[in-house]
Amino acid sequence: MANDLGLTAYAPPVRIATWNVNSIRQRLPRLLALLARHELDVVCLQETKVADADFPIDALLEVGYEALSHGQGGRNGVAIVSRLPLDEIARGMAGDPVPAEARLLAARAGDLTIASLYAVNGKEVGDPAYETKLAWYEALRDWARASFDLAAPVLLTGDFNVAPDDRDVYDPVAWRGRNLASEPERDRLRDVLELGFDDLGRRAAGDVEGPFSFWDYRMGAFHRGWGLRIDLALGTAPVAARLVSVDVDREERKPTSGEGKPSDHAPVIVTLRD
DNA sequence: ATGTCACTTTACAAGTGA
Repeated sequence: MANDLGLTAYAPPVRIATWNVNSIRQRLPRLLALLARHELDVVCLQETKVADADFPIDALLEVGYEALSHGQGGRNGVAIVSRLPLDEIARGMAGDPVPAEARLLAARAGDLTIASLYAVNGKEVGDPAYETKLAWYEALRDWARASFDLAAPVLLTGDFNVAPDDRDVYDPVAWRGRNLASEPERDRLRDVLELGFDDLGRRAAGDVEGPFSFWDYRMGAFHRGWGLRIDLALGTAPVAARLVSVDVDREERKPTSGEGKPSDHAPVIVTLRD
């Protein structure tokens, strides 16, 4: 989108991806290939598993992207990579029950406010970590309500570690009540949506199964189709109004489709009209 | 429910988390 001067600095981002990379160190070659393959404007990353000083900012700069990292050594960690200038808005959130864990980063890119988030996994229903997950979601709701003008273009994207409903699980009967699909966590996610967000992946797909974005490494889950849709993009009304498509790059989940091994998550790509 | 992967540690194997 060029203006009269032929400049593109104010063009809004139109191709935005979210990807749980399960270690940026292991996945950097695949990330670079992904940026080029889809001509992405912005990518939100989760489970980078590096401290900020070890984030590969130079390798990204070389291919025309700047990056913000909110990381910690070894675990968790989120980042935003963009070929538009980024203005940092938030690093972590008030009221986080696990403030030492790097799970949330928000920035402005063009006219869009974008958050990269990595929800608490919860381990299993009944585990103390599950209660932490519910509390984390309540903090997310309160933070989002306090932080954003929900009439403005805002996109919350990342690994939510919740499959919103039974269409988002390969075997709803087997998964009923289990962590990632249980009703209390679905209720907490719904509370976030009810602030004024739309689940763009569901809106784009309609009333069908999936499309899944995560397959466990074990048991040949990808090959067997044992997937979940837990990587989400939640947009306010101005974003939803610009929605063109939401696509899962399933090729990226295959061992053969790039350098090194795949993440257990596939990238989810949101395309907007400019 | 767990057939893998990535990380860490006082490191050449085992535990943790997902």
